[in-house]
Amino acid sequence: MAFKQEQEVHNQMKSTLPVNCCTPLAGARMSNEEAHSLAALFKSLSDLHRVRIVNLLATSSDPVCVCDLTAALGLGQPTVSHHLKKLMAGGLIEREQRGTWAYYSLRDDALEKLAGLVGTTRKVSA
Amino acid sequence: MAFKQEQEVHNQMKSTLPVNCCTPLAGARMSNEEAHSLAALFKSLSDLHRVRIVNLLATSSDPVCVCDLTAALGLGQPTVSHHLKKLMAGGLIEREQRGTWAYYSLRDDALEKLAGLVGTTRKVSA
DNA sequence: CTCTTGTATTGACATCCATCGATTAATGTG
DNA sequence: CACATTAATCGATGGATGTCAATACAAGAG
Repeated sequence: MAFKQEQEVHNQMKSTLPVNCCTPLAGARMSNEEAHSLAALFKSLSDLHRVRIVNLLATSSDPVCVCDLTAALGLGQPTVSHHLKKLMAGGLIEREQRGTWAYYSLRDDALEKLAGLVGTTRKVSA
Repeated sequence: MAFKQEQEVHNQMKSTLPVNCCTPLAGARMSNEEAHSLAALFKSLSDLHRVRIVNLLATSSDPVCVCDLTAALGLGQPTVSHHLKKLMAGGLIEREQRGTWAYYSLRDDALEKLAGLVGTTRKVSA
């Protein structure tokens, strides 16, 4: 299903996700709203365990279920769900239900977009 | 002066700055320490005003003094100093003293390194 | 339907953080 | 030296955040 990504974010329109927020950091002057969204995106990665989750998902070929994450991170299950929710809100990961289990994976365009929000213009200083 | 960058960070060794922390997010599995440093780097950009500061410095050809930043951001002077300290700790900006004034500028390699910590593949959009 | 298992949500709590006022330090000037 | 100006630090405070225990929800199995 090609359009599934559009619906994976449920409540939130794809265009309002922080990962799709604005012009690059080094590009034109940003508005307050753009800066706020970009800050929210960075905030979703501002936690040790969330970075580890993204790294785990990025280096894993298949989606990973919550139970595996709790074991890998050494955290309680509610805490892991909390972090996953933050990453979902940032638009970085997606969720897939398989029976009783919930499998998470990195959105394939997430890291590209994130990198694009930072670097791009390659302003080689003055 | 070519070696000035090495000393601009005073107390902190260049290699310990979050911006020089680790392998890319999508690369190999990260250690706890690497993830911690990378999270600290993102945390330094997880605030609306700090994103605006970086954007201001990135789009400005010359260093900017604190007094200009307080005016641009609409924040008190102690608060701006607080944010600048966080960005310094992340290794993203550098400080230069000119008389009574303190001028800040983006480290020329900061955004490149930041993008490198995220993307790897360097795919220029789809 | 009942029971079990996995996940999400709620509530509480301790800690962290952004902000400002007041003060101190640094740099010049007369 | 005293004085003025700019920036950094200190202390306090209100709000945000990560964590877990307890609970509620979801999806099968019997």
